[in-house]
Amino acid sequence: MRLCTPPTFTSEGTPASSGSQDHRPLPPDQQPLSPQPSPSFSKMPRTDEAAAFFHAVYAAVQEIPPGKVTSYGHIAKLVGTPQRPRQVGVCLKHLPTDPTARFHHANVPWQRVINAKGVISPRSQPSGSLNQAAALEAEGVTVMAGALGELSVDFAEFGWFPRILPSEAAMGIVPESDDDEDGSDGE
DNA sequence: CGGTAGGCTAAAT
DNA sequence: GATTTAGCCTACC
Repeated sequence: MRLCTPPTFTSEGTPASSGSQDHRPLPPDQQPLSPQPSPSFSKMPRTDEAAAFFHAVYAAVQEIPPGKVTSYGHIAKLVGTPQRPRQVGVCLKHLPTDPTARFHHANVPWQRVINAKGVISPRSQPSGSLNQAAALEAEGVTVMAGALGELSVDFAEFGWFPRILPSEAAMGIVPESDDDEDGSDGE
């Protein structure tokens, strides 16, 4: 099994955070000249750097195909900060509901992000996770309910764990293939 | 302005 | 395998 190699590819050459963390995949021509908050964000995070992180996370989440799910940790890796899966959760938690914002609840498929165990994080209230499960079911994702009320998704079937973001792949970024993901064993 | 909790994870017991 | 420990950084009290 494991044709799509779930969260187990630690052999990544990501420099991680060495002292100052600013390895955003943002091209130099897209970096704002001044630390002025974009009008798209009604409420900006504390620092400009955090804003970039939020942006990267939201953009990455938007690339998750419908009917697929991934983990917080994987999103963290995709945006270049594999050590901060928790912050990914923070980003989604603070995802604006305001439709005028660049990223909001309706255009960012937050429901497609669950934890590494394949379980929808109950976070603080179960209603939220139930809502998330419903949203996933609506996309065709099968959500299994455990005896303890834990809602899990089969990563083998619905998992989405690309090595890099599709948008970056389209840019021609090919980070060497050290693993063969033919998945001939099926499941 | 300092301390704690939080939509997490991987590694070590 | 089930717990515990250790990183991480932001939001909130």
